[in-house]
Amino acid sequence: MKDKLKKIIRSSIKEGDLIEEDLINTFEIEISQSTQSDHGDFSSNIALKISGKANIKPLKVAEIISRTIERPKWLTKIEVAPPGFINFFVDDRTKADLLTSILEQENNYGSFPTNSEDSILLEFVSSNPTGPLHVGHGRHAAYGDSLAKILRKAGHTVSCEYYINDSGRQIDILVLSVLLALINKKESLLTVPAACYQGSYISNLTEVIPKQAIAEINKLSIPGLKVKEADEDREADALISIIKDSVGESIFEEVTASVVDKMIKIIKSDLSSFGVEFDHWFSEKTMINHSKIDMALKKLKTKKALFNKDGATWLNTTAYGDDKDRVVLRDDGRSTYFASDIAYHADKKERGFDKLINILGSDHHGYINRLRGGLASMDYNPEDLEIVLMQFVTLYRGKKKVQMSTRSGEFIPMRELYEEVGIDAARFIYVSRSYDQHLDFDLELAKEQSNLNPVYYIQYANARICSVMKEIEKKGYKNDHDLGIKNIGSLDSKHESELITMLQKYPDIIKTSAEKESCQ
RNA sequence: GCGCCCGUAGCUCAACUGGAUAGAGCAUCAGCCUUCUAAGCUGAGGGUUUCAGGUUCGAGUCCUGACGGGCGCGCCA
Repeated sequence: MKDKLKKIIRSSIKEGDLIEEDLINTFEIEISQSTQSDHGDFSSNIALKISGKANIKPLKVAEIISRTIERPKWLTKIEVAPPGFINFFVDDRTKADLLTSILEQENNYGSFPTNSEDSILLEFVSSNPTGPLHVGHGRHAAYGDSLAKILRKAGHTVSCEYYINDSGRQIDILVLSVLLALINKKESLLTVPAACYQGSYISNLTEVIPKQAIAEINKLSIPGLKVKEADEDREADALISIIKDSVGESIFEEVTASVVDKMIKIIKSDLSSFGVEFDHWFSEKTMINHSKIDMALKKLKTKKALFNKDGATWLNTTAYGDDKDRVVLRDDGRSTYFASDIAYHADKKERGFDKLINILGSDHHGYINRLRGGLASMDYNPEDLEIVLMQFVTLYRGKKKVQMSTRSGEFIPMRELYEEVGIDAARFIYVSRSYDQHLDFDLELAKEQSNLNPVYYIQYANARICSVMKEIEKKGYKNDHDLGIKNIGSLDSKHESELITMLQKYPDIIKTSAEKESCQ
């Protein structure tokens, strides 16, 4: 209907000879659905837009358009309103016909034709497998999953991916934390460095350590593990290398594999019981094993994008708008997290995705230019990467704020949250606020099964409809679909008409949500 | 100190990317229960869009500054 309106407006502008013909196509004719009924069903601001070029007052332009316009019979009225809006009124019969079309399309109503030439890789959550997902990740999961559904409905091809950081120092520290927990299980002899992970999940992880590894660990001399270093980070690193040396690289690797494997299983199950499924889990370790990082660095080297300073190797990301150059190889030769990111994002493009969307926490805003710089330096268009910055979640229990800190293990896991308030309520609240706003998640409110909680309000509405249907049968009536379609024009009361208008907006909502990447 | 994000009704959120009188729900107030779920329906009040300037036919939306909140400024991830 909108397209038809655009067409007739365009030809009316031509007819009225308002502006030069070449100019007509430079204006996009906007048709909006009115929020107020006295503004009709649709309205256009085109007169305001072109009045400057036409050198005629907007109101006059609107009058000319409305006079010359070729009125289709489904429009009952065309009205001009100051300062120059043109309002269109659609007749009830046409509105009702929309219902027929919706019923025919069933679940496909609002779906846009799939555009296979426009594939999107949507990466979200991607939390390090060093601990269970907490309530903040829940927001990412709910938002990312919903966004994927909206984008697909809007005709995009979307693949959801989780990047697993299953390699590097943080993983070593995770393993160290688990091993220390194992040692301290017998008798608490060792003080655990502050850099280590804590929380009950760490001691649970000791159960997946292979038997022969446990035997090796038990042989370790406790006094040999008492290290004193300048800071907590060095302490942890020193312990890691002592343990690696004494139990052997292969045993350490074995423990790492089983601990990480278990952690990933936990994360996967936390997400899937929340209704969030990923199409692909991308392992950093696998990428390293395929020497993708080396290849990426080699490519950068041949492009002369790298330079040496203070013994380390840097990428000149400042050339792409970053505020600092970034290290890719440390002075000890190990690659940085950023180096993996470059290789990973280049890999995404190599796999043929047109657009990359990353959902990151708002604390990662410094990454935008860095990642784009990485892509650009690998000869990809930095504009292909879009980053959605998700603001933080603050948990409340009624008026009381729930304090959280990941490292110390004092956090509320995502699973605990949705098991307490229910999956539907949790997901609803997570996406109810737009991603660029802080979210105050009130556990008490989420659990409340009353009209304070929109989730149960919606469920109630559904329950009522079902009960009306049941009542129809009880009274001996039949739900006659064809007869309904025949008499669809009788749906002309105020409420009915408003409902139809609402339904009509659905495809537009899908479209704008997809464009704005908003889930509300 | 520098940089990024945010500030809309008492509360939770909208406002179609610059359009009409800033809208919904909850809460408050006033009416509505012999028929299907009153967990409902009908209506009313509630706003200097944090503040001060600017840009233009028009600003919650864009620009500048202030105030308030969140986050970031590692050879951490």
